[in-house]
Amino acid sequence: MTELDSIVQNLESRGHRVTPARRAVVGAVLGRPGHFTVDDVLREEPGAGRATVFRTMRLLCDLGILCRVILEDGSLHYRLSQRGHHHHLVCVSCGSVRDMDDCVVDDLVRELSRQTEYDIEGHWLEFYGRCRRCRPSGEGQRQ
Amino acid sequence: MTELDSIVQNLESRGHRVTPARRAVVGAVLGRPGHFTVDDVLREEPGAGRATVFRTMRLLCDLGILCRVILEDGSLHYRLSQRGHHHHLVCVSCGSVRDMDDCVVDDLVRELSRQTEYDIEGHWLEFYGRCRRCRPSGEGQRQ
DNA sequence: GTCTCAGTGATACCAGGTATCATTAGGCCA
DNA sequence: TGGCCTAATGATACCTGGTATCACTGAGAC
Repeated sequence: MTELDSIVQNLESRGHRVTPARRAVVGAVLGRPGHFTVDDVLREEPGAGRATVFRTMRLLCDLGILCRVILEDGSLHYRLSQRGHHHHLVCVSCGSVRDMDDCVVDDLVRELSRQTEYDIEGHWLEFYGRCRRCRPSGEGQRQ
Repeated sequence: MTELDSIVQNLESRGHRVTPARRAVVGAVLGRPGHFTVDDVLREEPGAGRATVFRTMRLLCDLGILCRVILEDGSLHYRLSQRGHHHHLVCVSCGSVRDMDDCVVDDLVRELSRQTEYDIEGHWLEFYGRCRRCRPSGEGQRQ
């Protein structure tokens, strides 16, 4: 089964209709290795309406098929998501995004919760840097 | 010396002029305990032009007098900043914001950098929860 | 006093996103 | 198969948050 088929099945199993527009958006999304904006998808599928692409992207986010990535400049991008809650490591040079498997801040949240007496319900975390291919060799870590 | 005077001095010492519009924006900002939007300031100072308020807020951010806070819904707010790099713990119920003194993710960044071979240059982190006053008593932590 | 230029504010504009609504079409049922 | 219901579509207007432009103003240096 192709990835497209599996997403289509996911949509159907949750009671959403599978239409040509949705297939087109999913196809465009699957053809992109890194992160992308709604406009990228719109350019690739000029036939689809703006509102439809926005709606479909939001739906795919809600279903956990896509996830949002906020870049260092604050701009909102999307990318295919394999898991539930996770964090991103974004290469500011080539734009590649790496998922981090575990929720790396769980321990931190527990400790903070104890210290501050806050009931911590959520967090937002992104890391920015340069991947192995893009980092200047021999240079140390800066953060 | 009042807080307003100290900010005014900060502006002057960095070669920026101190104008009535800037005094008004700083005054409006100082009168707000939590986080606020540009629109909040605009409502409080209807005499000041939109562009001027945006410019002044950006200037205050650049100078480290204000800092940006992204809330859970993705909306951009501002708040007074006492320090350089730090993170926020935002109460989703009453809107109060608590700074975290140290860069709590330093260890995490070092470990991630080692694991992933990324040269990590920056990160974005916010926590959301309920402060002691707002958390339902007796209820456990949900994250 | 005057001169310079940073700052102002009105305005137009832009980008990204949502709301509305008539129309289309997927898919269920008789 | 046809009819029907309603989710989805797409054109469009609109909203929100922010920037660019530009003529004008006034702070402050001399």
